[in-house]
Amino acid sequence: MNVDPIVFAKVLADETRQEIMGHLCCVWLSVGDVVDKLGGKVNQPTVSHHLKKLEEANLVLIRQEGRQRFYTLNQAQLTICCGTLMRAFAPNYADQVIAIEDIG
Amino acid sequence: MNVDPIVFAKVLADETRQEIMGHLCCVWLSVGDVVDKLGGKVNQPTVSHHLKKLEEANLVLIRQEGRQRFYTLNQAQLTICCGTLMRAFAPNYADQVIAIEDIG
DNA sequence: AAATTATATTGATGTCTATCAATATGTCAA
DNA sequence: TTGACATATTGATAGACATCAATATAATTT
Repeated sequence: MNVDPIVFAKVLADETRQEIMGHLCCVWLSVGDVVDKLGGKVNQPTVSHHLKKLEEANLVLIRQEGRQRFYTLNQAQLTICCGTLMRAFAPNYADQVIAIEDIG
Repeated sequence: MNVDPIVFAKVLADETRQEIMGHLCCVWLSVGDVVDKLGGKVNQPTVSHHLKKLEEANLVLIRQEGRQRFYTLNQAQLTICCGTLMRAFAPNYADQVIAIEDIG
């Protein structure tokens, strides 16, 4: 899938989006759930916008259920992207890290 | 040092800056050297601007020599930041990665 | 000291994007 | 089919930031 470090970094480079990612870590949430978790910080269209960005970067898994869409973090993809960054910008240390993309 | 994932991601989220990081990986270069490596893509003040951003994120090591300043990528810091991302957003995989901050 | 070289800073400008209000689309219930 | 609910899309706006030209600072040389 997509492992472009620029795309990856741009998606990460927003506070609200990282907050959403935190809430989606190890958990499936609907869009409305995410809106609630953010407690009025932003409203629904903004959350949808961020989820779309995450989807385009393949950083979320999606499951449709009735009229709701459930999202969770795609940890495997995130691991791959971090591995790409490591090999590009920290090759002296990357060798000492388990070949991450071989795990998932 | 600074391991704020937002700061880290924002610094990475620029194409020119990642290009500069690539040139500074495993190599010490002066500001003028970096300008040359970019082959006219941007000019010197812009390079200085990017290097300052990298410095603020502790992502470069700096050595002054005469009137030149030499920069190289801080691979240890980059490794730590990737580790922080992994623990925050891919905890299911982070355990399978060597405790990175214990290396350097 | 004056000139030259290397890098940093400042101010202006254009582009990108996060955000919102409003609306559209899609799905289920009655 | 109509209404209600969940999410997505659109258009507008404001703030952030990459870039440049011009200038300042700092270090070396003559």
